[in-house]
Amino acid sequence: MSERVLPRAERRRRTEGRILDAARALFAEVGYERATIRAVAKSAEVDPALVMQYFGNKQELFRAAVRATPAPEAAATPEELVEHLLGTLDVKMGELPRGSLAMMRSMLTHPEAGTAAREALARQVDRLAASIPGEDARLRAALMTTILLGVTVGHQLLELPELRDAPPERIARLLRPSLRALTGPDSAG
Amino acid sequence: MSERVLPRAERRRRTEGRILDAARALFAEVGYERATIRAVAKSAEVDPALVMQYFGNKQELFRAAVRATPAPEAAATPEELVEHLLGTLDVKMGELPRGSLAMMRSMLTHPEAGTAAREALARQVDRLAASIPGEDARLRAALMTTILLGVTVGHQLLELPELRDAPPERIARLLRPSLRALTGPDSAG
DNA sequence: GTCTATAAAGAGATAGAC
DNA sequence: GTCTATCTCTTTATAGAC
Repeated sequence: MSERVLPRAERRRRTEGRILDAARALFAEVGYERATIRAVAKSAEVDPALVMQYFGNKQELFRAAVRATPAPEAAATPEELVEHLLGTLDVKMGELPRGSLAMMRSMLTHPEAGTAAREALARQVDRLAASIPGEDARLRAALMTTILLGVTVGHQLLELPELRDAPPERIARLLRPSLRALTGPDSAG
Repeated sequence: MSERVLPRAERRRRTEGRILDAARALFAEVGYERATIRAVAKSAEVDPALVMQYFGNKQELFRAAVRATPAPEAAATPEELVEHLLGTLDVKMGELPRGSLAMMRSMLTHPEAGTAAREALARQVDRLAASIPGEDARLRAALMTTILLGVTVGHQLLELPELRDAPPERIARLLRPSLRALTGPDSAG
């Protein structure tokens, strides 16, 4: 019960945290298939069997690593909406929520990651569509969502040099009119 | 030498074609890692060893399956450029070149597919930038490219319902202003 | 030339020692 | 509770029979 010795539960919690951090980083870097339990354990400096002990299997480890979707926020006007999206992008340009990159890396090849990605995108489409007027609000919202998806994929996952080297504010400034064009029902000319 | 018997070379060519078609379909569906030689062979109705005999290894089979990048075309004015891109999208909406989907499915998780994707996107950025005036032409071109990438990924690979259910012309009509906004140096307001 | 049989390697998962 | 050792499965790739 000495103060200098961590309680068992606390010690375990920290070890779990190290494993999850390592898992997130590796899943984000190489995707679900190529990330091995052994490599995660090595990176977290624990025994591979401990990872299994804590999480049961690889699938559960992945699930735990990509958990915690950021809470959606509402926006009143289309203008606010666009600024909110560009702010999200700004965040994305720097350090995206750590689990999100892990999920995105595997979304095209791992069934569960694909489902999670579709659900997350659907939530964003719902949210956007609620703030956009017009009959085709959902389609517009889906296009805004996929535009941001494409920019994020190109920047964070494919690391296209033009996007990597540009300041986030400059990207946001260039992208603003493209998103604005999708917020109004009559902006398609 | 009878007319009714195919020459050996022709017979082999057709078998190779069946294998490549099966490989393209499977790679496009589940990605490089989950696509097995055995499954490709079964789908093409040949022996797995024959696939190895013809292509050497899995990597070479993938390379052969995703080969044949469509020839780039030039565009004179920014307006023509946007229409050309939307036309490409139209094609993408229907039946994308068969190898392209296979490459895109694995571009985030398979190193060689990632390299191929980066090269293909870089070519498109080069081509677009050459038709856009202004100092930040390359960044604008990269954003136009990633916008189309995002829409294609969302539609073809993630199969978002809003995009799947919308007529291609409607998508093109909504997307046009967003792309137009990126063609001019002063359109960012 | 085509296929059977198998080698070789890697990974997830488990049992049991300490 | 933690780790050693191993099992089992899957897959690529090869060697050699027919």
